[in-house]
Amino acid sequence: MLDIQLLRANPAQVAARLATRGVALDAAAFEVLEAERKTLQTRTQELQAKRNSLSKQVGMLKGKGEDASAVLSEVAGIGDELKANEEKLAVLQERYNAFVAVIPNLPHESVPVGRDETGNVEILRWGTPRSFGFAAKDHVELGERLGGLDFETAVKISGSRFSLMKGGIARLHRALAQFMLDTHTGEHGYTEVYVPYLVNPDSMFGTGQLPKFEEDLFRVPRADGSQLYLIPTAEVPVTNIVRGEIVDLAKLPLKFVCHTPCFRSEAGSYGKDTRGMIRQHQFDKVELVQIVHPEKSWEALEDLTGHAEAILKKLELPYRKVALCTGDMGFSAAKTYDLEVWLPAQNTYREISSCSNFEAFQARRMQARFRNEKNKPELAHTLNGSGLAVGRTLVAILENYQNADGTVTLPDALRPWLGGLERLAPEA
RNA sequence: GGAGAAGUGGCCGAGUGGUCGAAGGCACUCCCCUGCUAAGGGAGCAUACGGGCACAAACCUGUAUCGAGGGUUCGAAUCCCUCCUUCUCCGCCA
Repeated sequence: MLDIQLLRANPAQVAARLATRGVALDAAAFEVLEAERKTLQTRTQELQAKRNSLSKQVGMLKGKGEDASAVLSEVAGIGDELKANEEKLAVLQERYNAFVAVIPNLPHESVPVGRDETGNVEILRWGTPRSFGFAAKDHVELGERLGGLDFETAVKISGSRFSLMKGGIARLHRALAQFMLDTHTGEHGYTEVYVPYLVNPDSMFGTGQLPKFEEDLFRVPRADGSQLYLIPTAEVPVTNIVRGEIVDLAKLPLKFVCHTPCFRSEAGSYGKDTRGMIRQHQFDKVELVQIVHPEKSWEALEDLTGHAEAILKKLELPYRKVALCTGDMGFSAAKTYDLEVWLPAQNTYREISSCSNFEAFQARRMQARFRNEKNKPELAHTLNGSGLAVGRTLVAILENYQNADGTVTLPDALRPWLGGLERLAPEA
């Protein structure tokens, strides 16, 4: 959520910055709403103050055993107007909140301005895409030949956009997640957490998935009429660890790493990436989350992105780092770096990690605070990034490490997690 | 799933209709005192939002908040209803 003070003080300026994201803020409509709110709230509070002080008088008179009927009849006179005002204010407040809740974060000044992904700016490339002496196969073909990727059976069990892994590929998938977790806990100072995969609406609101993006989520209705949602990323449960909390200054930064499945309905992406494991309803991801002092969040974004890059480097997968432009960033982000891994079969770089600083946007929605140097509660800054998407990492390894005979040599860095497995080959 | 008990500020804890946003204690901050010692004295110390206010801080003032939501009342931490959570016992179960 944006700082409401900023929006009140400078609606035009906020609108201009949002316009760079392609979002039209109706500043005029907001100002009408704001004016209405101000009048109504002031009036309501006046009436409440009057009622409170008169009621206090009643108490004092009765305490002394005196007659309070004059005061009682005076207070009775404001009852109707007060009630009407309170009801109107509640309705207005709801409209007001709904208006503010769907406004995305303001882009940081360093974010390149652009309409869509074509406006993104490449920051660096690492590694050199390998040249194959043969026609490189894609992961679907490789996986099916190896007998470890079975999309047909997944379709039978669940439907399209699900996958089923077996044998060495399933083992590789598990090893990747373990390798990432162990690297981030052992080398980057993160604390491993295990979290619920179903979360309540408040948590989804806190990180910004609700109210605007419900159609991207899997919703689970319950018998009592309430609902839970399957997490689209570990960011949701992990960041919400600090929802409504006031953390001691000395505890910052909080750094969590978490491996979970992620569930996305992928509404509106029909026909996109339908082949293979690139875009699934369910995929595993190792997520990095940091809760930091506001003065440290930009430094933390660079660190966190570096932690995700370290995984790609250890796996020796060529990648590039891209700064997303204003028009391509997610709802809650102030700035985002995408890491894109080289996929030889597609002859292109594909997103494998997204690292963002949300500044106080999420913290304000979830009232995640810390006690600052003056001992006062202050909103923290939150960040997260994939470190990495496990399924896409698996795809990248299959494709980049494939041999002419269709076998796949596994990266050295993964050996300790593979129980002696060095190569994927078709089962006899 | 059944029976019972309970949810109050950073923490502990008092408060069963009226100057209660809430005693007291701990922790914390500042000041004083003390030649050392987890000693003593004083003051301050919840959050959100609004108004004063034209930007910020400070300050003053108001409103709301005692698990959440609704209700009764001139007035609710206190009474009523619904829900949530925790604890104890029973049942069931990875």
